[in-house]
Parts: sequence; C-alpha cells; structure tokens
Amino acid sequence: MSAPSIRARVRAEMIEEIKAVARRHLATEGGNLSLRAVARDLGMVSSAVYRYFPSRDALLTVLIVEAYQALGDAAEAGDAAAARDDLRGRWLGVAHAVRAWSLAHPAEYALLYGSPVPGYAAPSETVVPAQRVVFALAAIMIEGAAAGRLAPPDGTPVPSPVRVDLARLLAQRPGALTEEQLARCMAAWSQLFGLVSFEVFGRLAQGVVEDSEAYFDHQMRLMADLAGLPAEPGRPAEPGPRHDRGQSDEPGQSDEPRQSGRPGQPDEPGQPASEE
Amino acid sequence: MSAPSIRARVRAEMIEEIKAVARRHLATEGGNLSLRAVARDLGMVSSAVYRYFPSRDALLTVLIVEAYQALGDAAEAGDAAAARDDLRGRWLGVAHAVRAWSLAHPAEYALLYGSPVPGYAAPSETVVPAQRVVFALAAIMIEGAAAGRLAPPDGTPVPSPVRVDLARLLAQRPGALTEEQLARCMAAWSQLFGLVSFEVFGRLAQGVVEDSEAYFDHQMRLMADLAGLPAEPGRPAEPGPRHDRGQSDEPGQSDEPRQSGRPGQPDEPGQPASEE
DNA sequence: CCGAACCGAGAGCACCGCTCTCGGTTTGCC
DNA sequence: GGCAAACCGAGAGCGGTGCTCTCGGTTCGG
Repeated sequence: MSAPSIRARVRAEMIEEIKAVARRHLATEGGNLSLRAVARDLGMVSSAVYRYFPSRDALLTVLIVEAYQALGDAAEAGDAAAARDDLRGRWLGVAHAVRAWSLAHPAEYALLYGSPVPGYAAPSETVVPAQRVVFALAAIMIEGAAAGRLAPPDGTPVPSPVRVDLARLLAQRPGALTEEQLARCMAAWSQLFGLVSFEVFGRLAQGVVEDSEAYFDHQMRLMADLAGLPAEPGRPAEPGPRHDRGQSDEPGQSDEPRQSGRPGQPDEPGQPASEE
Repeated sequence: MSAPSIRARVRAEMIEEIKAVARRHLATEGGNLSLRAVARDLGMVSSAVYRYFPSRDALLTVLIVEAYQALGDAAEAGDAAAARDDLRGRWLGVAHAVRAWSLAHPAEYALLYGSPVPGYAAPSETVVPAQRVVFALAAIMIEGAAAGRLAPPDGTPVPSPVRVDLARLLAQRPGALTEEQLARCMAAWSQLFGLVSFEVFGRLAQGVVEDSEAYFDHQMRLMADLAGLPAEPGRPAEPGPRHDRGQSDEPGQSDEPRQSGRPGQPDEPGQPASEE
C-alpha cells in the first residue's frame, strides 16, 4: 500500500523537517520566525521553502494548529492523570498541565494567546482545537453536575442578555449545566489564561511572586471553589466549600518536563492541613 | 521663562509629532511599527528620525509608557465616576474603563499585555505605571475592609508559600487586607486582563458571545462577589452573599449599562496623560 | 518514452532597522 | 561679532526580511 511515490514521501518528510526546524527557531529566537533562517539551517535557499509552504504565514498557521493540538493533548492528559471522581484533582490537573506546557513553549503560547500576528487572521481551522481546554474544564463540571456533586452557585445571577448567549452555547453541546455554572466555567477559563499569560509574558514575576506555581495553584483552587467543585473525591456537594483535600499526589502530567523548580513533589504545593 | 531655545522647542515638538504619527500608524497598521513609514509620513528620511529616538525600540518604549499612563488614567477615572461608598460601582467602573480603553486602543493594548516584542525586555520604567490598575482594584478592597464592609472570604485558604509572597506585598503598602483578600484581588486582576485579552485579540467573539459587554460585566461581578464587595452602597458586609430576590431578571440595583458603547459619553479613553 | 509536474538554485524587487558621511543651520561662549 | 561646537536633514549603504520569477535538472505517469 505504498501508493505514495518516493517523491511524495520525501516531500512529506521535508515538510516535517521544515516544521521541526521552524519550531526550534521559534523556541530559541523570539516569535518573529525568519523563513530565510529556517531555510539556511536546512541547507536550502529561501525560495526552495516556498515549494512546501505558500508563505510564511501558512507555515505559522500549521505551527499554530499543531500547538493547539499539543496544548489540548497536555490538558486532557492532565485531566486523565487524576481519579475520575476526583473532580478537583482533575480540574487542577488540567490547569497545571496548561501552565506547564505554556511555560515550556513560550513562543508557541504567544502565537496562540498573545497579540495576533500582524497581517493574518486566525483561520477557521484553529477554532476547533482552540476549544479543547475550555471543553476539558466544562466536562469536569458537567460530570459533577450530573452526579449532583456541584455546589449550587450563589452570588450574582446571570442577567438576561448574557443568559441567552450562554443558553445558545449550552444548546450546542449536551450536558446539564445552568447558565450560572457555565459562566463560572468560562470565568475559570479566562482566569487560567490570564494567569498563564501574565507568567509567560513576564508581567508577574517582577520579583513579586516568588513561588509562582503555588500562587497559580491557589488561584485555580479559588476558581474551583467558584465553580462549585467538591474539595474531596467521592463526596456529594457541600454548600460551604471546605478544604482539606484528600490524596496529596495527583498530577502526573505525562509529557513536558514540568520544570517546577523543585522536584520530588511536583504538584500540590504544600497546603498545610488547617492553618499556620 | 522661555529658557528653552528655539531649537529645543522645535525638537520637543518634533518628538511629539513623531510619537503622534507612530501612534496613528500603530492604530491603523498592526503592531509592527515601521520607523521608515513614520518618517515617510513626516516628510523626512528615515535616518533623520534617529536624531530623536536612538532606535525603534526606544520609540516603542515611550509609547508603551504613555499607554500605561493612559490606561491608568482611564482606570482611575472609572473609579472616580462612582460614589465613594458604592464599592461595587467603583469596582465595575475600573473594569469597564479598562475594557473600553483597551478596545479603543487594541494595538497599544497589545504592546502592554500581548506577546513581548521580539528583542527587547520591558525596561524598568514600565513597572510602576503598569501597577496602577491593580492598585486601583486593591484600593477599593482596602477601603471596604477598613469600613468593615467586605464579606469575609470563604473557601480555600492561602497556603503558606503563597502567604509569604502576599505578606511581603502587603508589607510594602499600607492597608489592612488579609492574604486571602489580596489573593482574591489579584484573581480579579488577572481575570480582568484575561477577559480583555480574549476580547481584544478576538479569541472570544467567534460569534460565541453576542453581548460581550454584558458578559464582561457579569464576569467582573462574579469577581466582585469573590472579593467580598457588598452589592449595594452604604450597607455593611453580609456574611453569606445571598441573592434571593429570585426574579429571573436583574434586581433593581441600577442595572449598570455602563458606557455601553453608545457615544455621547465617549468614556475617557484617549485621555492623553494629563501631562506632568 | 516523453511530456508534464516537481524541485532547488539563483537573481532580483521592495521593504526593513540601522550606520555613517556630508553639507547647512543654530547655539553658546569668548 | 566671530567661531568652534553641537545639532540637524539628506543621502548612500549594509545586512536582513518576505516573496516572485526564471532556469536547468530530476522524477512521475500515461
């Protein structure tokens, strides 16, 4: 079944090689990918690259799509690393996985969530993979709601104009969330990327927050509280979110070096039992 | 008093003119400011611009600093527009002012909160003006705490490593906030810029959320709940943020259409840094 | 087997940030 | 008032960029 001719094979390999070198350049240099430099690294002349990608933006686009996929994979792996009924552990697993991937790939993260690149607008093939992270968060809440383990939202109710927008979203996907719960899910989602953007783009670590991983962990726990996720696995929802957490372990994290500063206890920063 | 010679005067005017044209280019074209194009618009040759700015990055830096000032001015004006004891109104005023300025100046916002530009690292003169927004939020909470009008935080307590970081921050500035409250303030801060980044960079309005201003308003109200801000002016804090008034629609509460896009009150973006 | 498709190299275009040199003007000091 | 020094704009030029086009050589498929 090797219908693909030799030429087609080397073409596919060449495309992969160009993407690999481009990704490497993106990692070492900044976000301004130079097509000529990539060609130079490959021992080609710049015009030869145009046999494989019609423009530099096209190259960037496929890198963006693949970066979305990698980020989505990491997020789902972070979810899968926790026990199914440990809703809060899964939530934090997704969040920490997103953060770890982003810190390990800052230039690609900037392509996804930084300023849009000058000319081009994110093409349509990016919208689906871009939704995987928020869907991962929503899935956890949906499961919790189905199991009756989500604390009922209190506080400001959703006003009508927002309610219709959210209801339209909810109608698209199966799952039983109220508009209040979906709004909280999206709050956690934007909070997650706000935090990661601050950290990746260096607008946080001006010596202000020393232990940025523990800070991030706490912030995402606040969002878990907001979402109504139970603090412990297997328990039904409690109206007042308590907090002494069960297993200390949990994240796993699959790939990505995680570079968490200090190893040994990669996640779950020291949360002392009651107080200090 | 005109000690500045004629030459110095025209030099200062020239600098202002260059900045103005650069800002215009930034608004019309994308974020990749072309120094040659700016020079062309001024009827100069590119090398002449180097008499006034040592490099393109230096030009960008002063634009960044002034953009921080303009954003800070807008945020503080948004705070000042509400009655002093209407803590929630001030909170929402700051948030909506930040959003309005950012939507009105997307390219400058991208300089401040998007991907860092390739080569240069934000110089030190940007850190102080960059803190004005979060300080505005913190000031509201501090006043609320001093008046005993902040609902006590519930949910996950701050773990010790984060506590020491936050305690160091609290020691720098006067004001009586607990670490829990400061953590919530910073949550609202990152949430605010996460939301604005999503909207300015177009990662939200894929037809998903129709009424993005109402959505933003509700999200920031959720953060106000999280911060413990009282729902109505002049009332003391309520322990449990209740909200019975079960009408499906908003309570009286002056629905807060805020500067809803409608002109006539073009907000205060633009506000060119009230001079020094 | 041979035309067609594909491929890499090279030259070239317009643009970029930036440097340097060269005359002309303004300034400030003696 | 004169004059050196500082300042200024124009121009040429360097190395870099994305991209186009042409030209030979290779491979594919009918």
